[in-house]
Amino acid sequence: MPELPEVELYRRYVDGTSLAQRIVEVRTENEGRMLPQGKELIQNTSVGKTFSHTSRVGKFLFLHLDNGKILMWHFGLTGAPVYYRNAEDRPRFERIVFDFDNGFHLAFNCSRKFGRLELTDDVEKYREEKNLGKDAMEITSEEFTQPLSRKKTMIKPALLEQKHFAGIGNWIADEMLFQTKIHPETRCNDLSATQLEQLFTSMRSIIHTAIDHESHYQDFPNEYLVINRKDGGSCPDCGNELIRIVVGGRGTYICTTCQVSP
DNA sequence: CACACTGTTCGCTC
DNA sequence: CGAGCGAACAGTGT
Repeated sequence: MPELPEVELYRRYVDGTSLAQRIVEVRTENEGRMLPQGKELIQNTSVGKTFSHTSRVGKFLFLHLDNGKILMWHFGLTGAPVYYRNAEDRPRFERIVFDFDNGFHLAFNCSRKFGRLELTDDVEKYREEKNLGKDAMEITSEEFTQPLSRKKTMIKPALLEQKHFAGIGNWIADEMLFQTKIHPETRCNDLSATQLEQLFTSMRSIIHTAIDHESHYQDFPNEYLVINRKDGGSCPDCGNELIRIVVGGRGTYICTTCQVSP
């Protein structure tokens, strides 16, 4: 689920629910590899502290503790934060839980356990360690087009790399390529400067749209691929059938008429 | 039972 | 050594 817009919505959710409450306990259950640094470190650092604010780079969410330490949450494919009070509201796949002194809980819900929670003390340092680019909504058109223009790989997997700019995932990449009528297997260095500019513009517009609609895809504009791409769906532009192919190992929806194979 | 899944990382090859 | 690529991770949903 979570790409840049979803994680931004998660950030706002945590911001609106979980700041300035004393953490009294951190519990885990079936957390698998979600805490690669070990749970004791997270517990020892968090208990007795509060979350003071949040920040985000791409799909990485940072919860800042009031002692300067930072908890990085990455949601993988199926993660989400859930704030609740009563046991009956406990999410089904709660793996890591922060108990607050007011009786509420902030859970890291994650069915597939691809999510990660790590301790760091500096966002910029973390970005460098993880070879993570700047946030896709913070970059200039030049910072977007320049690294792409030299690559020889197919454009779709290039958009999914997080090192040049961070936050694009599978559905946004498909949507960008559909809206600019570029086939996902086109080599980056075969794209014109105009096409790269169009990709940048559509990326910003798609992310804005997703956040404005709280990532509720059904509410997106009718001309979006994401609301038409069900089996046997038809292209909102030309009416021909949309098909699913695999590009770079990822399921990919295209209109074979609008997005001409290179 | 078969297959798909909106993410990342590892290991292999060139 | 870096880029490219496929598999692996682990589980739910259809």
